[in-house]
Amino acid sequence: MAYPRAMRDEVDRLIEAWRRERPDLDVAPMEVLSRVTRLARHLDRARSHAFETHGLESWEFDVLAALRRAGKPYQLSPGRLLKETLVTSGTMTNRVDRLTARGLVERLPDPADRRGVLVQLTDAGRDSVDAAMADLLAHERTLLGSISERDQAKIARVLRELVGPFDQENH
Amino acid sequence: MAYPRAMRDEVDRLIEAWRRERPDLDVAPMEVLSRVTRLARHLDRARSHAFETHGLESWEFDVLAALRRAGKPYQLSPGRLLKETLVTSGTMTNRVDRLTARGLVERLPDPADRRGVLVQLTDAGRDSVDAAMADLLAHERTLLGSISERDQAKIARVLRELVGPFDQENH
DNA sequence: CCGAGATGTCTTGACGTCGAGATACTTTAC
DNA sequence: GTAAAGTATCTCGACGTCAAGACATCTCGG
Repeated sequence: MAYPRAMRDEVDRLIEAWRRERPDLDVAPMEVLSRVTRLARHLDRARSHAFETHGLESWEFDVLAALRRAGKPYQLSPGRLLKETLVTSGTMTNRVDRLTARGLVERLPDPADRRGVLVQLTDAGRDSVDAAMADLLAHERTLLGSISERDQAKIARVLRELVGPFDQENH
Repeated sequence: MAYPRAMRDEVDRLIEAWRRERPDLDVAPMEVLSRVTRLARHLDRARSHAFETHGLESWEFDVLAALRRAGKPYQLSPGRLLKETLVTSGTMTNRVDRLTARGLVERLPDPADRRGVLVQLTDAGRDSVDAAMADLLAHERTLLGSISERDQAKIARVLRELVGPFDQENH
């Protein structure tokens, strides 16, 4: 488990510190899970940076991307949107307000339910999210450049297995 | 790449939607990176849940754990703490205030620098973080139960390679 | 049909974080 | 030795999120 200095990362240092302080604990899980957490944090920042070029915040992309994925006519209810983006209803109201003010989405009455609303992507919103998505994927491809396709497939498979129990428990 | 229904996860659905809507894009990076992001979100929630038992919030654990890892006498400056926990100085002031109010840490003047302060773990703080850490690791071990040690080591190695560039860039 | 409970959205107030600036002290260069 | 630049911490106002609850509308059993 010894790596040359240049190959050690923050998590190696973290684990080493815990082993020194709590030699009684088995800290092996951190080798995988702390790295997942840490990588996710870095990816978040990289994402924000990629979106900056397109004048989008991460949260804006999240909402626009959900609408874009839905396909024509790019409409979803706020309720559906908050399931997709994992935020609460108050937050979604606020987000839709601001996206509307920016002209990226519009609110339409739901013809089938008078309580309901449909949030629809505008042309500008679609253009924004399409450009940002292409850019994001390009960045991500670069990041993964050093990992063989075989390894990527393997990692994906193991991660799927790890996520499985979670995805199932909420429904 | 076809999996039985029960084996598909949210990311498979996500990717499928993008492929349908943007067949021109190569969405392969999402197989790994979206799963990392998603798993991290789940881990965060699981962490919060594990800490609840010990009356700790995630942010509290983060600060206490940094002090615990430092080893006796469990002291770090606010400046060092904010590097460890990746928050801003205003946030750290606020956190230390609240941890002090709860009796988990105390603020001492730094004898070597009169601008400085040392944040020190109290006995209660140490007990809390030790118990929470043991519990966290137990949960994480369960989570990883279905993954062979060999695979865990492989994943850890690849993740280290992915995190590498990020850890280096800030310093 | 009618009323009770479910559902969809928005409102409101509290809270944690950020970021810029203020203050006090230390270090460096001359 | 002193002035200028650097460093450590805290203060303060703005902002996004959450959680609880208000309100309108829908659904379904009787």
